[in-house]
Amino acid sequence: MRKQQNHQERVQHILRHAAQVFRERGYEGASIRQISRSSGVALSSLYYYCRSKQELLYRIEILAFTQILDRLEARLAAARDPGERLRVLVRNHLEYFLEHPDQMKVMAHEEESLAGAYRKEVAEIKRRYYRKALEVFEGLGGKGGVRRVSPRVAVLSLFGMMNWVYTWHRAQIDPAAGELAEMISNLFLEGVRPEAIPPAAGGNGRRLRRLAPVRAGAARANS
Amino acid sequence: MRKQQNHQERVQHILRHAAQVFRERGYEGASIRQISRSSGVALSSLYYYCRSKQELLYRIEILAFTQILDRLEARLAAARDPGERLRVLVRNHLEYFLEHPDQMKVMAHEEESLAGAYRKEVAEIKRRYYRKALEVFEGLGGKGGVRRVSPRVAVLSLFGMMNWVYTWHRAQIDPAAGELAEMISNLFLEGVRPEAIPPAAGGNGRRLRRLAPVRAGAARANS
DNA sequence: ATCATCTTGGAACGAACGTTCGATACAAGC
DNA sequence: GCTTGTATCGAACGTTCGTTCCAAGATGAT
Repeated sequence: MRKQQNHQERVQHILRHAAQVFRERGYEGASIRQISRSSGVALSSLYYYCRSKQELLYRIEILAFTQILDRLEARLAAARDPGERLRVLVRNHLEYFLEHPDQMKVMAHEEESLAGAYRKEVAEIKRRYYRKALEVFEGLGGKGGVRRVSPRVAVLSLFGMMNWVYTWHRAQIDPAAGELAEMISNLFLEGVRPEAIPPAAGGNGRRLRRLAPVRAGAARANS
Repeated sequence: MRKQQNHQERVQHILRHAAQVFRERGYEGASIRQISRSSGVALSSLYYYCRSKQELLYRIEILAFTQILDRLEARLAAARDPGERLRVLVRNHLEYFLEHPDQMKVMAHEEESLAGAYRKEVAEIKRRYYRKALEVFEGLGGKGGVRRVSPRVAVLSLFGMMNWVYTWHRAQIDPAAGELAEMISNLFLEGVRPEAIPPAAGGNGRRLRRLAPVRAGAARANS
């Protein structure tokens, strides 16, 4: 049917502009009238396509999370190596985020703006995404916590790094998605300390610093 | 003067409750009337102490950033070792955040809710904080970029990990500030890979994985 | 007792909000 | 040519918003 296709396209058009307005003013700060003006769709017509302002936000979030999850699973299916799988996760997340900056901010910023059933459903798909990430993380190695960091904290910190990007990324001066994903993956996997790459052998790469044990934990240092 | 002290106390009382309401409903979603109800201060009295809703948010943010920065500088003055200085930064941030969850969310979440001069001033103190962190980071080692991650991306990712905490931290199940700070510091410094701790010298710590060059950048891999 | 400083409840302001309504316009099916 | 269903619109509804004003107490210093 032609009708149905047009309908879908119209909805997408509205959702895109709604996401833009939500990004600019926040969900509560945005008004349906601004969305109407931005999209060129009359105020009352918006309610022909959408039950409420809440539903607009809900559909934006569900759509975005569905797309990001689908793409992730397709890409993960082709990656075996645990480290590569982690990199795939990060790259997938950042690519989607930088391609869809409006949706990105909405996903990361408007967690609590939904209520009731809408909120529950979005929380559920977010949870699925989180579990997928946990799975990828646990493929990395040491059962139960890698290196003194609990899996939960590690994965949520990784999401922190990725989701925070929307607050600072400027296309003109910052790396694009691919390079940024490499940086953040490296940071997450190897940390920031230059000494961690062993300089061939026994070399004192000047300024050799002790690692300040601080907490024994599951260290198993130089076994 | 007794009066002046009372005045200050009253303002603090109002700001605390305002921060709480802002956390619960967001700046735009919160109303002055709710702040009045929550604080027990009459609607009209709020305007005796504060020029506008914007000023409430402004004072909350300035106060919080000032406190966090003051505490940081005091603690940094006593720390020499670069790694320890980084740990101090993280611990200071997370301690303040978990002690003041309301202000924490406001600081991290309401970046764009201010306008004009208020916004500029808050942006400036945030920038000071960022520069301090950059300074601490650059004390860590290799001049200009540690390990394939630009200083800017590294520091902003660290802030990402720390600032994201407000979205997931549950006091009952998650580590308290000190332990959490240790985890995130370790993650940032050494990463998550168990192999990253160099096994003495030239060792092939089984499962030695290539690092997937992908992009030359400033790699200087095992030179 | 007097005065200035706080503090209140209540009423009001214009503006903006999310949402609804009823009326059109137009295409396809009979 | 009339009906039916989809799409679109301007106008309006009732509510809440941030903010202001005011008259009347309360409080503490002189």
